[in-house]
Amino acid sequence: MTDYNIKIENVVASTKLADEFDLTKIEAEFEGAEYNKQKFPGLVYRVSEPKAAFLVFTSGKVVCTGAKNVADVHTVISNMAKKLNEIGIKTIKEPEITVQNIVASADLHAVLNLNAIAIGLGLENIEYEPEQFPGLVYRIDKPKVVVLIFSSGKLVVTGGKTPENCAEGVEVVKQQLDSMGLL
Amino acid sequence: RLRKWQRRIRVSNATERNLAFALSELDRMASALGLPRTVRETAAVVYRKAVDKNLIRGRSIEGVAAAALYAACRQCSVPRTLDEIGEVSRVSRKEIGRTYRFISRELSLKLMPTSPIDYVPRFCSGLNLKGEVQSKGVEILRQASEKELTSGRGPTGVAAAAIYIASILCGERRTQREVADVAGVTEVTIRNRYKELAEELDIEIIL
DNA sequence: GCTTTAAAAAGTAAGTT
DNA sequence: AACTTACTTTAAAAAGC
Repeated sequence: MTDYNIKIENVVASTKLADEFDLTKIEAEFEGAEYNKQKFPGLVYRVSEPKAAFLVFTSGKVVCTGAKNVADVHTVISNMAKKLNEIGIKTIKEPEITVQNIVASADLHAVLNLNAIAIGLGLENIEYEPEQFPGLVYRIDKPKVVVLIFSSGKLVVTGGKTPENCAEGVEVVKQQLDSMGLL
Repeated sequence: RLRKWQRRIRVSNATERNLAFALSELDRMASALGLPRTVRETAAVVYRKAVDKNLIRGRSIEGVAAAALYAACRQCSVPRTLDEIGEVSRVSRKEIGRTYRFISRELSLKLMPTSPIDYVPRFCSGLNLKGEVQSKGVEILRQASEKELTSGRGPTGVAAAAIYIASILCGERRTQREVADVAGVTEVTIRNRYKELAEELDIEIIL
C-alpha cells in the first residue's frame, strides 16, 4: 500500500567496553587499525560482515557507525569485544549500547516542486538553497528528525534514535504535502 | 561613575569602529562586484539589523558583512553566487553560506531561492547578447519552472542553458564554453541542462 | 568550531580515457 | 562524451584542541 521503501542506511551507536584502552597496543594487534593521536584522539577500525567502522577511545568508550540495522550494531560490538579479549584485553560484560542516530532513505513516488513546498511548509521552517544543495531541509519537532526532500520524491531522514522515528518522519512529511495538495 | 562613563565611551568607540570597518568592507566588496548603490545600502541595513540583534557574537565582521551582501543581492534581485561573493571576501564560501543561513533565519529574511531569471540580464550582457535573446531566455525559463525543470538544480546552470538555447534560436549563437565562463558553471552542466530543457519543452536545436 | 566515521539523496565538478 | 572519484547537506557520539 503505502510503500515508502523506507530503508535504514546507517546506524550510529556508542557504548563503553572498558575503563581504559591502550590504543597503541590495539593498533599493533589489529590489522588495519589506524591511530594518529595528533590527527584524531580515537583509533579507527573497520570490520566486515556485518560491515561497520569503530572509533575507539582511551577512555574505553567506543563509537560504532556504518551498520545497516540495530541488530548488526549489537553483533559487531559483541564481535569487537571478543577480538579484544583474544588480544588479552578485558572488556565489560554486558555493555550498555545506545543508538545515537539513524539515517534512512525513503521514496514518496512523486515528482515534487520544491519551491512550492518551501512556501507551503513556511520559509521560516525550512532551508532550500539549490545553489548549494539540491535537497530541501525540513526539521521536524514531533519525532525530532531532519528530512531532506528531493525533487525526485526521494527522502533522507536522519537524527532519529529508532527506526520508528524515521517512519514517523516520513509519514509527517507525506501528510503535510498531501494536505497542501503538493503530492 | 566616571569609570562607567569611560567604559561606555570605550564600548561606543569599539562599536563605531567595528561598524565603520563593516561598512567599508561592504563598500569595498560591492565596488569590486560593481554593485549599484541600492544594493550596498540594503546590505548596510541588513548588517545593522544583525548588529542590533547581537548576531555578530562568535562570528567575524567580514563573514557577517559578506553574508549581508549576499542576502542584499538576492533581496534586490541582482544575485551574485556565493563563489562570486567569496572571491572578493577573505572569508570562505562555506563560511559565508553558513553565516547567511544564520542571519537569514534570525532576521526572518524569508528569501525564496534565487530564480534563474534574475541571472539572465547579467549573463546576457556579459555575452553581449541583446534584449531579444534575453526575452527568449526568460520565456524558456518561465516554461521550465512550470514543467518542474528547475527544482533542485543550480539556478546559474539552468539560466546558462536557457541563454545558450536562446542565443541559437535568435541566430546569435554563443558556444557552451563562452556561456559556461560567464555563468561560472562547467560545459557539462550546460549540456545536461540544455538537453533536458530542449527535450521537455520540445525545442529543436540545430547546431 | 574543528578533527574522524558511515550512508543516502541529486547536482555539480574535475580528472582520465 | 563516458567513467570515476569526490565534494555539497543532514544527524550524533567520542576526546581534545
